[in-house]
Amino acid sequence: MKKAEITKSLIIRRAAELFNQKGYAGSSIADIMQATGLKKGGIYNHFKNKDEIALAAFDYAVSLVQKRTWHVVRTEKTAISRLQTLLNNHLDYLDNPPLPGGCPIMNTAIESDDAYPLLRDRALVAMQSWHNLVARIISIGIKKGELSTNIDPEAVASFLISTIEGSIMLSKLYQDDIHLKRAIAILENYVLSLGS
Amino acid sequence: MKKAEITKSLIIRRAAELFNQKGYAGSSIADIMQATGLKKGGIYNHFKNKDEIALAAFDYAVSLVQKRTWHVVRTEKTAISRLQTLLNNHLDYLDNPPLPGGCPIMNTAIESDDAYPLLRDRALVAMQSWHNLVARIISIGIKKGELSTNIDPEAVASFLISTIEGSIMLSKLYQDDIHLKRAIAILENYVLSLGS
DNA sequence: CTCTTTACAGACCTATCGGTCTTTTATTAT
DNA sequence: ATAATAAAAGACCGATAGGTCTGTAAAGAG
Repeated sequence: MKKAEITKSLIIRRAAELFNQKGYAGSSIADIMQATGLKKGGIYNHFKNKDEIALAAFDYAVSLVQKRTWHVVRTEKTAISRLQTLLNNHLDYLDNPPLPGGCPIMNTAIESDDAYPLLRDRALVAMQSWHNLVARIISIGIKKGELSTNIDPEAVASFLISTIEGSIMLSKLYQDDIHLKRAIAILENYVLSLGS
Repeated sequence: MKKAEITKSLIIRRAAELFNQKGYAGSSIADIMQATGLKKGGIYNHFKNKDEIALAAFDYAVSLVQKRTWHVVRTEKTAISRLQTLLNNHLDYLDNPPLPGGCPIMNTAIESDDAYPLLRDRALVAMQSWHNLVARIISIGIKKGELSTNIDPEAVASFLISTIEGSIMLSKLYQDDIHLKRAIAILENYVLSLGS
């Protein structure tokens, strides 16, 4: 790995943490300089502007959360155990987050949706990818006869993701993971009720 | 109503819209000047700094959403109908929002929780108020024998609010209210299942 | 109607913003 | 080891940030 790549990836990692906690508009180049120990020349040698840093940082943040999610799903074989593992996976989000500051997809969605179209598009793609994963788990479960035939995979995926994201937000706001735990507990019962 | 009050309330209303769409860090005094038609002197005659505008705007935004919520709850008499009306109330959130830009409590929670302690505190108080309302509806329902005795009002409140907020975020991101509709539909069945 | 008070305009200030460019330092291939 | 190359420093730039202050115009009280 050449020097340039090492430095660039350092900038991306530090910027991702900054942006995920203080937002894009709330983080300045000076903040990134401080977080990386680099000066302006060192930053702009790798990125042509702040937007480019923001996009790279978001993609990196998404890759972190997706890595966890996909790993967790691959290790399980039935639809219900996959969904359960997916839920349990999110219980770590507060003690052991992939990135400080909560879910980057939600954070970026909230900040960008009325103001930064490029970021919004990326957040949308990331969310669709997650949504598709959940819906596919359910579809396969139905085909295999593990899940009831009268459930709508898309609807259940929307529901599960909404509750997970909402409860992460609540727990971050309260600084108390009880909200996440409660919501996940109820979702676990719900997932069990999907069995055929 | 004196001139000063009229102008101040105009600033608050316009600022609330701006902040709810572009965020606090993403909105400048120049934006507020443009949105109100006032110049700097006109703004700073009523507020001593941007933070004060932000807090007043947030309080106003919360009052808008609370007004709806409380009204809706007062008109219903049983726990289940209250919860159902509360859910249905949120279906309007996209077509007919109290404020453009989604739920101000969630937006502010996401933006402020790692960076703006004053705003975070207000968002927390607003969220607690909502949470208490839902939990109280459920507690009263249990006491009256309308709801099953083995449900935890706090947990159900966390769950309902998480799902509502998460699905508002999803529908805003997708610019498609289907996610909100799906989540609310599932929550309605869930609420019915709470009956004793 | 007049006079006092209040609201607002707009010039001005400093700090910081994102971004550029030249110079110096470090890395890498030969 | 040296020459060519790439990376980083840091001075510099115009624009914009939040905020102040004084002059002027409008509003409200008598």
